[in-house]
Amino acid sequence: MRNYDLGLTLTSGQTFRWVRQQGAWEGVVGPHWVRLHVALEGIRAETAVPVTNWDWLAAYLQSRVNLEAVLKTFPPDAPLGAAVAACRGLRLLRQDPWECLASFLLSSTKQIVQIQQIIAMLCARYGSPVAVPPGHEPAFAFPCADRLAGCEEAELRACKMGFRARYLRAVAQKVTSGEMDLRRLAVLSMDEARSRLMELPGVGRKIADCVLLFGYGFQQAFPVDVWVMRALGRLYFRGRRVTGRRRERFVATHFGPHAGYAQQYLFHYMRTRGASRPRVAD
DNA sequence: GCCCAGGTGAAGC
DNA sequence: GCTTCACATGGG
Repeated sequence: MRNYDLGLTLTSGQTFRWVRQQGAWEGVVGPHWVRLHVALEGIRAETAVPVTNWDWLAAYLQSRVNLEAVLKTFPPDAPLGAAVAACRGLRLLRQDPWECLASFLLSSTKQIVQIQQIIAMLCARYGSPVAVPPGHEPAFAFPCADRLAGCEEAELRACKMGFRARYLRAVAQKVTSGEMDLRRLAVLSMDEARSRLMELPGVGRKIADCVLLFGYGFQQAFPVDVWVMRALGRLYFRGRRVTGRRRERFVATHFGPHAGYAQQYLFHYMRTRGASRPRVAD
């Protein structure tokens, strides 16, 4: 697969469970432990148990997406061009909606490293073990909603998630009870699906947009966190903050049909480039 | 000690 | 609509 930077994609803050081990990437996708190697001909995958149908992995990695075609839809502006040049081969994944929702519930005002730690602890304590190669350390699936719904808030807090524990527990209970049907969101319009997600406690616009983009593949979802806020302000609005209707209109019209991809490029560009530079006024 | 992190909800204008 | 604050926890 050309034009796929696996390491960049797996560490770009859309997923939190991949670990680099001896030049490869190890993680769990659904019920499968996977080790991914970057090879000349593309990405090579190993599992612990034999697999005949690899569709689930291709779907997760979005490896059949024609990235060049996506990039061609971007507006030809300088900031986005610089971001694309700096992040060649950055892709969007398609993740399980429940794992995505739960993960981003835990993401608020946390650094990516800390989100990774919280989720690792949560999976080790409450996820079902999955098959791993002989002698390999144990690996776990992401805990299902039922399991987390049955946890006490204090048990979740013990995973270092702080005030987010109450939200995670409440959302897990709504998913378990069927009050929130995550599968049904896939057939709604993006705006309807977002409204439903935002009814959940602890889920605002930003987290909802992450789930719409990373979990459901709504290409126009455009999560705005502190970094993307900075990118928009500094790169497109002459250093001024943009909020509300104005921002909404801009991101909905300026970045085209794959605005979500543009967002991911700006996010990563800002997070890596911006940090090494003295901070200017937001 | 300080400020910040892939935010949200409540309260106050 | 907007601003401010609390909410846990850890990194720099």
